[in-house]
Amino acid sequence: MDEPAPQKGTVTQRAIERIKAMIREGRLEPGQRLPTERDLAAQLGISRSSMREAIRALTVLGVLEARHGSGIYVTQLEAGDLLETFGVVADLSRGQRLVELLELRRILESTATALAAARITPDQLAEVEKHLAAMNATDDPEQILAHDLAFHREIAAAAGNDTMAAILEGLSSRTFRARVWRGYQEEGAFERTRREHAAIHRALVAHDPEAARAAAAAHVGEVEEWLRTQLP
Amino acid sequence: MDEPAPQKGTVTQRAIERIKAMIREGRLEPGQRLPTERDLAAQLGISRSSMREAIRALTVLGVLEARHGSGIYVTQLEAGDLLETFGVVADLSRGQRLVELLELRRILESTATALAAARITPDQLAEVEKHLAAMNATDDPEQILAHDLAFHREIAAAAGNDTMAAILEGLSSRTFRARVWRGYQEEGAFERTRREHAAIHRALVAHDPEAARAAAAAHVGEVEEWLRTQLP
DNA sequence: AAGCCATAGTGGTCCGACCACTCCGGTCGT
DNA sequence: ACGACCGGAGTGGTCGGACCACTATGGCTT
Repeated sequence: MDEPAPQKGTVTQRAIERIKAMIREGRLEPGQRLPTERDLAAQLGISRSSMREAIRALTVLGVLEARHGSGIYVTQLEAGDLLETFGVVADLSRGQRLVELLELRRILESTATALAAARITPDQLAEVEKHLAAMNATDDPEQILAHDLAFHREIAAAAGNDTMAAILEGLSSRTFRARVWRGYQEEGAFERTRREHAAIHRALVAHDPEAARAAAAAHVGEVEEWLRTQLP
Repeated sequence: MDEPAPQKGTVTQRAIERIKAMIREGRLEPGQRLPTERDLAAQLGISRSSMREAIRALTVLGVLEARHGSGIYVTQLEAGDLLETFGVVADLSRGQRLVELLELRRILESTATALAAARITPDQLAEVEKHLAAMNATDDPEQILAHDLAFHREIAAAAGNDTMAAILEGLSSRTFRARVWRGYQEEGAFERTRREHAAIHRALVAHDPEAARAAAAAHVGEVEEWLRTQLP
């Protein structure tokens, strides 16, 4: 007789796959509440400890969300939820991979900015301009960084591809930018950054995708080139 | 007196951050072996159960690797290790997000193919041609899919950006492609796919980046357009 | 010298207990 | 009748200990 459990890998790994399969097959909908840890463990015939490890793993992946005292829920499974872990890559990368990440950002940011130039609405454009103005109105590096992030975030949102926006978000996480830009901006790059942002803005106003693509690529490319010179 | 533990979030979450910080600060090098679960738990003053959840979380993120009976090790922290979770996004996505993922792949694949056209070496080109020939020499859909994947994988590798290659790998995972392409190829798209692959190959041989970019974008775009028509 | 094997050490699993928090329904006061 | 309060039941979070499965090492046998 064939045993009911072929048993490959750890029980926790199997539990992770089981839950992912349930979601993939639609047996668990976004936002839905799961059975309790105790019940889930009993259903899969494993201990609560192992089930907790599986749940924790899916939690850090942005698939599940545990609410203390309430229950475990499936997230909305939106791009932002699932790609939050992308920031981990950016945070743990050093040396050559930082250049690769900036190259990736240059490709995506230029495309997103081009798409935004074609699609952006007056309301979205106003939001972009708000952060552009705030960025130019202060000398506090913290404020500048915050509005700089928001500036590009609004543009990415206007591009209409949530997945791309979520990845760009990860590639622009505070810790990532702080590490790379700290040195860059110390070299008096504020003025250049300001001009580049103005160029991007002009392209958006003109609804000129090609100009927007070029401006965004040049903007990120400047940092990318600088970073290359900083490597051994 | 200020207590030694401000205590924000769960102890497991704090343990995860602590370990990530150790890696970020270089106190843990790639490939290095960590203390035992028991020792780590004692160092951070938490139970072994909680520490195990933290380790499991970092394991699924591709940061750590647990070897039964041997110990816990930091991975090489290469793009492939850290971006393996990207496949989860592709696997759990449905509907509109599948289109967004294909749009993302079109952007990255076209850029990677353009870069490859400029940089590819004779050896790499021979590898690409091997899979191209194998793909055209069989009727087994499984074989075709496998060589199709390898064809694009070799091109992405020749582009020289491991991060981009790792993401493309996630966007082309077997389950993802199987889900999308099942219907697509049923519509007699084999011949069209064959011609598109030939066009990409010609551009690589000619070391013509612009032609390569266009051919790759058209190749992925075909599937993308088909998928759009399949949505409600 | 080569191979084998007992053993210590490690991660993997399970159990049971208790704590912290959320939620809901009943109770009390107004 | 209404609202604020409060208690308990249920849930995830944490802990400690026990045992199992596997690996690696060093001494022992051949």
